[in-house]
Amino acid sequence: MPELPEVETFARNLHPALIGKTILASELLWQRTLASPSKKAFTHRIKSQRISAIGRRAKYLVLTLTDYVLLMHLRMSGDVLAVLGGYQKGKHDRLILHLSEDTKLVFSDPRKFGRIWLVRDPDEVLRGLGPEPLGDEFTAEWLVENLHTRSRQLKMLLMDQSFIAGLGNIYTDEILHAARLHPMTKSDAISNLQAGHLWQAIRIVLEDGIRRSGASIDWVYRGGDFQNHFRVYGRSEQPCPVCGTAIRKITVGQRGTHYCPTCQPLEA
DNA sequence: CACGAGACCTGTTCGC
DNA sequence: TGCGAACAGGTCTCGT
Repeated sequence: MPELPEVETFARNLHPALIGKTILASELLWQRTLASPSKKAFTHRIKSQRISAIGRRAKYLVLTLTDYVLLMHLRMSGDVLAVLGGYQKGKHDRLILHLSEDTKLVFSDPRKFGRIWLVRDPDEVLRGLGPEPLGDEFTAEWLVENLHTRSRQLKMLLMDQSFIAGLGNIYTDEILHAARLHPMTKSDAISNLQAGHLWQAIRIVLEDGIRRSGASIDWVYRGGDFQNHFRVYGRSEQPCPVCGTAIRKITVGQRGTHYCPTCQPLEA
């Protein structure tokens, strides 16, 4: 479910309810949700840890504790909520952390794809991720150079977390439409000018997503408004807002892919 | 190296 | 109305 803007929204929203609180106990309700360490070590280590910061790296939520870092990846259907006061367990709750001041941090995940790590060094998990698309490291020059070091379909490359970290299926489709590039364009076939447009589109679309608190679709994520501003995602057969051509849906890298055949032609 | 298929999972929606 | 198929925001691993 969540891509960079949704996870960023989670981090911002959870901040006030969690900062400074202490973890008193943990309840792991689905074993596989805990990627590392063992349940026994996790239960022992997390106890008495104080939450000093909450942030985001790529699609990971990063909670800095006294001696450890707690990483959460929501994958397709994960949800995290901070509850003050009484709490009625939900059907899909996978991990509940009982905090001080009668607060609970609940990780809920219907599809059970989400994962949680408790580590000394977050790099154990985050190593291998590409640059943050909204960070200083990610420049237009960097993008131009690196697009040309391989020959991949643009959509697949943008979704490769080791290339750029944080883009998923929705934002990639929106970005490629904004950049007027066909999703199957080979990365080494695009011009410097096109790469510049792509760089701008990445920044603009992600910032727009964050400003609108992410996109809410189906029953999973709620609270965002970006779904009302999609230009191509989920709009197959509907008119392109730029030129009126019917949006087409194809499969690229086994993912549903939406694009405008007029605005995003595949150049030979 | 690049890409497709299959796994991991459950819930919702679509088509007959 | 009912029921199976298809599909869903992600990532990993294996085979070609």
